[in-house]
Amino acid sequence: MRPLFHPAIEDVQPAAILHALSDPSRAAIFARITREGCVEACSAVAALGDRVIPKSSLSSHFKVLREAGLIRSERHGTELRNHSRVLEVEARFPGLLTGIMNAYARSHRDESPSA
Amino acid sequence: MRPLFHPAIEDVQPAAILHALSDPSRAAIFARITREGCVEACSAVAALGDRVIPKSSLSSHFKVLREAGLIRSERHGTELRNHSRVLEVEARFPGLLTGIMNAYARSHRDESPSA
DNA sequence: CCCATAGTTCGGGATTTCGGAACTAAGGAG
DNA sequence: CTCCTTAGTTCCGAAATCCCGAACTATGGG
Repeated sequence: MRPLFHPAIEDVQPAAILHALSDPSRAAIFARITREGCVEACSAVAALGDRVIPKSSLSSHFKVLREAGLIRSERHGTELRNHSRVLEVEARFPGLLTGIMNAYARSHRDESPSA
Repeated sequence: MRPLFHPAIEDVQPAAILHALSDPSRAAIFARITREGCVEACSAVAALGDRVIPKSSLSSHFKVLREAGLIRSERHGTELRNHSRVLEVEARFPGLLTGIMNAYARSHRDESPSA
């Protein structure tokens, strides 16, 4: 099993971050990891909202987030633990992630008018 | 010739913006339109940095930017004039575009160490 | 009318994404 | 150890996207 590649923070590219977060599922996963500090991968996230995401897709979503530099994954036994790199990324690109996550939060608010 | 569709600002989606700007060429085009206030399309932008972008590709880049709500295009005779919708978008999603454009600016700075 | 310029559309090859099925790794239970 | 179960990964073919040359359309002269 491969050793899980993580880019150094100075190699993180805005284009890769935007691409990773341009997918709503990935953005939701990242939001959750960031909010909860640490989240086990696939099974724990399988039901994000309504959509059931097959685990092969989840696996590649995590890979995209990881290789974009947004999360850090460690293997613990059979499962993955994912941590958000939000602080590192914010330090390098101030305002980027907050702007993006706020935008998603706003648009979710808009389309579900608080019940 | 189709009448150029522009989404209303309240229909603009973060995912579409991120997707549009996750392409470095489009991000550069958008940066330029925003910086210069108004830019004629394809031919005027054909040589962005080094890469020569064929005009069919440019045409679709402009379309992506337009449909994401980032620019507004008007036909004037045979050419297009493009205006940035940065203010509208910033009003709806505060910090989103500034975060993104700063991030690209920073990463460009990093990889070309000021000569 | 004819030509030139500015963009768009079309077509199809290249690349990326999606997701089911088969596979591998780690942790028990017996 | 063997068998099972759980957690993720890999593989691979179908579907969706992207890319860009070539052909086309629209506008403005001369």
